Amino acid sequence: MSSSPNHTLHGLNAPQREAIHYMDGPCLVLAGAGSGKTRVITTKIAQLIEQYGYDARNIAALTFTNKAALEMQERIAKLLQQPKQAKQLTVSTFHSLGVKILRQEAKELGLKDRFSIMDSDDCFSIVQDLAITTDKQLIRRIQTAMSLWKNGMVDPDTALKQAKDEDEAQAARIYRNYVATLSAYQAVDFDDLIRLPVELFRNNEAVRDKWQRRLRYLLVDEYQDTNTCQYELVKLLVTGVGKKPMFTAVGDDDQAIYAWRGATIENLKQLQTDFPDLNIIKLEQNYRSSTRILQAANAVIGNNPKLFEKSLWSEHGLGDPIKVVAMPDDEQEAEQVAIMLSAHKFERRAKFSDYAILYRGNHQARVIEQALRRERIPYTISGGQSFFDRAEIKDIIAYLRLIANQDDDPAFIRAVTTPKRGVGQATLETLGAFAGQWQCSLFEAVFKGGLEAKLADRQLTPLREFCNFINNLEAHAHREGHAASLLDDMMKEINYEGYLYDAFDERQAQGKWQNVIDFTTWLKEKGSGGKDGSDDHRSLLDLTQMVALMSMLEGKDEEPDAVRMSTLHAAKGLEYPHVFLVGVEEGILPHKGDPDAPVDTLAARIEEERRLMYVGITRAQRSLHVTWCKKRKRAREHVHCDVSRFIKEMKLDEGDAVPTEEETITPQNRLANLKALLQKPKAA
DNA sequence: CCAGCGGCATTTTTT
DNA sequence: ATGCCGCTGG
Repeated sequence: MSSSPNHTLHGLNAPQREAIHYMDGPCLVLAGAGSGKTRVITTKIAQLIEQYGYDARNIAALTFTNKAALEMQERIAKLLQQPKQAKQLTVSTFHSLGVKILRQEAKELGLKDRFSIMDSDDCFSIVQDLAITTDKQLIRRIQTAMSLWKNGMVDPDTALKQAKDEDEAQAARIYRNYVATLSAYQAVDFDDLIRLPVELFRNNEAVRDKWQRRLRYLLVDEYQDTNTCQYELVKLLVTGVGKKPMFTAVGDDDQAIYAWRGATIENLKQLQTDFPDLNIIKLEQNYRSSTRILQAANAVIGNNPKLFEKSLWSEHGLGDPIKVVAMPDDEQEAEQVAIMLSAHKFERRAKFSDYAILYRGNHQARVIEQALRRERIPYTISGGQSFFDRAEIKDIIAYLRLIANQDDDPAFIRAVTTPKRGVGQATLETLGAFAGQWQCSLFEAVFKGGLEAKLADRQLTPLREFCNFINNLEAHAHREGHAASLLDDMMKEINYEGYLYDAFDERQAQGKWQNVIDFTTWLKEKGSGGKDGSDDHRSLLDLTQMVALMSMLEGKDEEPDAVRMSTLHAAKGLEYPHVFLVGVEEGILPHKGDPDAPVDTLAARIEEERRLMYVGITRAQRSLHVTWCKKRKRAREHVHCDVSRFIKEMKLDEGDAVPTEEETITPQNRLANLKALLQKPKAA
């Protein structure tokens, strides 16, 4: 390997090299599963800096998750001769970039730069108030509808006009109020983080120009997952008069599995229309899986109408036969999988961490977990609730949000009621009505004249005390150098620990308090490590806004040798030597959709399910086991299940064993079967 | 009327 | 396991 700057190009195939070196304009890289797409993006960025003379500050790479962004940045740093340059890059999620833009351009949008970011729980409460209902399902539906409208850049008026029935019209009216409410709170939701920059860039040439000069080369990862709004942002960032659009989008239409949250593969077609000189490069060589696995994957996805002809191939051998096993029911499936996995691991001298068990829905994890425990197989479940979504963490964040933005009513309500300080539902309702009358925030209303007439001293006093307390904290944050002392003061003052031990049992309280300590420690680290200590207020705000975008980012202290359990959605982008794909039945995969869901078409839904199957198959490097159940415990009854159409679509041949029911393992014949499994000669 | 308990269903997920 | 709805008893 040479030590020239080009050593990073070593071992790339021809289309990969082309994708990296193509600098004449817009470029779309159709990267099949396992074809080295991340390598292309990271290498291209390194090349932009080292070969093409780009300043790292002028390059942006957009991803969908913090994890992906972080990983990408780390990989780029390793490729660069001066790894420090990687820090200058904008490698972030769409949403983080949105925050950055909004923060800097808030004034242009009539937003204070200390705006709050509402999470979906806050938004839920807002909708709950606006819709005057307690029907959680209805609220969810309205929330989803509003999110899809925002992501599709449909404004409330248009939504109302297009409403097909009274329910939709109702949702559209709530949507209108919701937008107004957020604006009153000086708050934005996650969707706004993309939508507002788009609106700004559309309406303000100068600002748009500024950002175009700032971000001169754009790379977009997982392009097939972009929604209308995100694509619009990309377009606005790269399209300028007399300027060549410079970007590389990387994606795979066969792995588009997020249509249900607004992503649209229309964006892939649209790219060709909007950029007629788009250079399309296909990466079809797969470096991940055996040929047999790829054949099955290709066969399945071949049933979908294709946007771009694409066929994966591999230099790896044929590999192990794919095993499809029918199970009597879901409990036995779980047990069989556990046993098969054990045997397989023993036989291959593999590690537990070489295995993944993938399923369609989270609830399927339950039985499997139990079986793995019985078999003493260590496992980790991917996903799970995020650290930042825990109630105790949100409580603390509410205080920080309120200190930063006193108009943030949801934060006010949460903070003022947790811990309890004599402000209850009735007081808040009166205060809310009063604030509504004066068109001001709850916080402001507390000090407005006339409130005395509405509230008894007994109610008013704790409110005023609370607000004074927040004001003191704010002054403190302004005065002091760091967020650290503020946090300590605050925690002591509100006696959060005492509250926890009061409201929960010993064990729970202990865990929660530890979480709070971890969180504040983490916050302090981040806070003191900040760049400009000039305005501390800022840095506190920085932290709260950053935290709002955090989900599962964290020093996962994993790496114990454990089997990975994951939904198919969460497994995208990952790979495992050995994969068990379970519950492959009609109704599960493909999943039977809601009968009264907003139906696009049945075909479209099946196609997305098929892509999900494709994603599942292509996670496997060396071996793939697919199981399905003849019966499944549904509520109280065992209901009959049919094998998934996708299994037939894999077009498996003789080499792929399909044991009958008699061959399945019961506790009684387990030992014999274990031996049989171990002795079964393996192909190749 | 509200609280507490018991029975029942349960897509996918990020920011 | 969890959360949600509905029913019952105080």
